Amino acid sequence: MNIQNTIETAVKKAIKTIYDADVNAIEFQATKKDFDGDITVVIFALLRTIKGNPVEIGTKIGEYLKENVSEITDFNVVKGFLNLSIDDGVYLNTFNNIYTTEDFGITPLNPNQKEVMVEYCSPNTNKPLHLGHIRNNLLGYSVAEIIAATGKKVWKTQIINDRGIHICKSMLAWQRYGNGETPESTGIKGDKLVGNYYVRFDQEYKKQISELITQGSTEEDAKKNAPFLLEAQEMLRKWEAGDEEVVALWKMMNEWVYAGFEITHKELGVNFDKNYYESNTYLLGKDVVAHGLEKGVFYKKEDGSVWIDLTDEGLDEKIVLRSDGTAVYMTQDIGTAIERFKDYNLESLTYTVGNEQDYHFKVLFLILKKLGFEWADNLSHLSYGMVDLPSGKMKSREGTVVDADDLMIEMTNTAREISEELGKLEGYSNEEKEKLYKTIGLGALKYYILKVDPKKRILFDPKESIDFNGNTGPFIQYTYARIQSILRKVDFDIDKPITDIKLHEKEIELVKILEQFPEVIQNSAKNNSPALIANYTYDLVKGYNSFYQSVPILSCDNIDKKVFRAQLSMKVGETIKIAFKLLGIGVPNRM
RNA sequence: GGUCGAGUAGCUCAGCUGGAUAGAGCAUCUGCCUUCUAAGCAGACGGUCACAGGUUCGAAUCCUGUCUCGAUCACCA
Repeated sequence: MNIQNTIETAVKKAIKTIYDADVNAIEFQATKKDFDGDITVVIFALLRTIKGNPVEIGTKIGEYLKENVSEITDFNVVKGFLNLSIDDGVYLNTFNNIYTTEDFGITPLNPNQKEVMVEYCSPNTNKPLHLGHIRNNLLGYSVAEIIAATGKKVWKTQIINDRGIHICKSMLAWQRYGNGETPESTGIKGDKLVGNYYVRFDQEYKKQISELITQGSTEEDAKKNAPFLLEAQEMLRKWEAGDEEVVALWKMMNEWVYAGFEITHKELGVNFDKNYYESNTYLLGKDVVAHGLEKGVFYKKEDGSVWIDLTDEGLDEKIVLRSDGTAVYMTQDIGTAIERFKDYNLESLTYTVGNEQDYHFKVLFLILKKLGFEWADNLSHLSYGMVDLPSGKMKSREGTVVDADDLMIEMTNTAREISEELGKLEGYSNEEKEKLYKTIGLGALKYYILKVDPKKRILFDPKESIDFNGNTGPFIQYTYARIQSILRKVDFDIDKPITDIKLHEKEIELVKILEQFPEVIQNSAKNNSPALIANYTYDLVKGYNSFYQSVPILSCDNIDKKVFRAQLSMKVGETIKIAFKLLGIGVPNRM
């Protein structure tokens, strides 16, 4: 039984004894720093059941608690707040529990639990990954890890958008201007090479448009009738018809892209358990639509297109099948969702997709619900804001994107420069150093992105984002490294339980923060927000650094205090490590 | 125009189901390396929580309206 429950019971008893009244719940909060005490009972909240002066009520309850609860050593009342001081022994107890529980806060995998799927990344195969994908990948991966930490089996998945007009554009440009170039022959990463031809397509396409306009076309017509686009559309038709030559080209170029993505994902430290390919799923969902049409969920217009009317829900009408009978995006997503619940024993499914698709997912979930799938209530859209640059939006066709690979290299280089300047790495081999620079550089990038609420847009300034001070990944990593340094020097029995010392306020502070970790993980999973864990970790590190500067650890004369402080350090280190693992960030033993 | 999201210090961001004097970092200034890693710590400066009403003992937080920014409302994906 934790201390808060003990107090809650006692407060209820006090109220019963003094006022002969029953209260459902007692409201607690941590005592603000400027006041004496550890935990605060909000007396204002009781005024609904007990009439009277809050200060008087607080004092009476306080006196009762001091008298009857051994853990409460003192109290004071400020306005409607009853501040209680708690005996150090309680904190030592709490800490000993935390200390002896391995991986506290992490629920072990429960085999009886249903499974969860998290989709993220979901790239197009016509261009390399960029900064926006980085946010997506980091969020999706981290949320998957966090959910797994609550005891659920998680399947990480992505749907690869490997077909459609966009990839045909790259194919066409390569066919025309490529001269048989391959990643091997050029040394260019596969996704980059294909991306280059996508850009090339656009250049030629634009040229043709302006030519048509000078010949008297309207801009609209020119865009529709530019020969290059018509050719791309023709290529798509051939692909859908299974034309051997086109399919072979498509396969070859997609393989290049996959190999490139693989490298980027590996560098970024994310992975997938299962890939879905749009080329396999784009026909799914049509039969479901037919079925829904019979059930009256959908209706058919005169031209043969199929729609759903969501005006009752405050939304619009939405098309689910074209008049020529082909699938739209929505059709595929309906089919794919159903497929996934067939493939796995899923409890829920989370889509990590940018907030420009909020409406789409709202409609998708609603349709699935109307179709009668009970799991539709467990679908969620992990929606996140766009990543903008100081110069504005990223436009791949205009070359203003921040490339994922380049950015990671840049971050690593900055980490190298700063580390070399500080020169603390004697005895490290070059290989070890390079690995460390990557850990720090990527730690900075990942933390920078994950610490902000997913809903919010991020303004990414490449220059200013590479910061290693303050609320940053490297700052937390640095604290971890310092803790490891202390632990290397421990030459006493660190497992000895300490039960009877006077605690420093910074130590109490730390125990209080540590205690919250399991709850933070749960909240983080519930809200699909790694930011909660990131900011918690920062608070923990702030608390630790403050403690670290306030009291001697290894050089402390009192052996019990020394042991306790080493234990605290160790647990803080473990907590950082676990928290960062959930964020997909590594921690170095030295830096 | 409808819908959704955001608006907190000069900048970047925290602030859980309403609680005390709204918190960090960066930037600017002041101290602290002869104890364990100074990528650190302690402190100063900096706020009309977009605006206006409402709900109540009490509002950055809940409700209503307004403003600004973003997204979205395609037989695109």
